[in-house]
Amino acid sequence: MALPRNPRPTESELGILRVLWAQDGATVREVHAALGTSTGYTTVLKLMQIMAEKGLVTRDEQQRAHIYRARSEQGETERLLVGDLVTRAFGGSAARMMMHLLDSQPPSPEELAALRKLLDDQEAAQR
Amino acid sequence: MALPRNPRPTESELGILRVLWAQDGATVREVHAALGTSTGYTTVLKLMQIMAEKGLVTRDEQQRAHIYRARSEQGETERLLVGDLVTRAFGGSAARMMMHLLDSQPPSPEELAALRKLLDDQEAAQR
DNA sequence: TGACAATTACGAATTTGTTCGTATGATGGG
DNA sequence: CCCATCATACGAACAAATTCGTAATTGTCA
Repeated sequence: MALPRNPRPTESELGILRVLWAQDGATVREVHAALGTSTGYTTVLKLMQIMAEKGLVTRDEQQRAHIYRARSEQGETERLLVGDLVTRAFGGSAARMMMHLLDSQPPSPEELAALRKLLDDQEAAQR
Repeated sequence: MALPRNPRPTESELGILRVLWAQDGATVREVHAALGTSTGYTTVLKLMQIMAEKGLVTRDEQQRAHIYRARSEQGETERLLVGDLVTRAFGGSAARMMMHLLDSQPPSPEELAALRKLLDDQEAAQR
C-alpha cells in the first residue's frame, strides 16, 4: 500500500534521495556504490527499505534487484527543507536567511540576474 | 572548563537558543515560558543542562535560578545551519537554494526591498 | 525554625535514526 | 543438479534526542 505522505527526510535519507534523483531509478547496489563504501551494503539496504515503508521511495520488485525511485520531486523536497529551516532558524524571515546565503556563496552575475527576476515575479504576483 | 566547540544544535536546542538570543540571558523558567507549555519544565531544564555540557550555552550559577546564555552569536549559528543545508541538499548551489526559499516563503514587500538591496550590494562588491 | 515553594540534579523510559550480522531465497554457470 | 554468488529480510545492538518523574537542595517568610 502506498502512503501519500511527504515526511522530511533524515540526513542519510537525503543522501540516498539525491542519488535517486540523479538517475531515474536505482538498485541498492547502485546507491551503495554512489554513496561510497563508507557505509555497509546492508545498512543502505535497510535504510531504503525503511524509506519505502515511510513512503519516501517506491519500489519495483519485478527484477531480482529491486528498483527504487524517489517518490517526490527533488524540488518539492528541497522546498520542504528550506521552508523548514527558514521557519525553525529564522522565524520565517526569508530575507535574513538569504543574507547568510549570499554571504556563504556569492552568486555569479548570471545568477544575480536570475534572482532579480525572481524578485520581480514575486512582486508582480503580490499585486 | 569551557568547551570551545560549536556543534550544530538539534531541533529542540535551536528553539532554546532562539529564546536566549532574543534576550540576553534567561532562566530555565523564562525559556520554558517563552517556548509555551507544550513541553514540561524539567524537559527544558534537562535540555539546557545538556547544552551546557556540550558547550552550546554558558551558565551563571551565581543566583539560585541559574542564568543561561547562548555561547555563540546568532549569526554564526545561522550561517552554520544554512551552510550545512546548502551542502547537504543543494550540493553547494546557493542560487538554487534561494529560488526555493522565495518559493516556499514569499517575502513581504519590506523584505523584498531588503533583498533587492542585498543583491545590489552583492553586485557592487563583485566589481 | 519549620514548612512551603521553587529550583536543580539525576535516573530512566521512549523514540528515532543508524549500523550491521546472519538467515534465507533466487539465479546462473559448470 | 549443485554450488557460488548476489539479493532481500529480519532482528538486534547502538547511539542520540527527547521526555518526564522523583529526589535533593535552596531560599523565604510566617
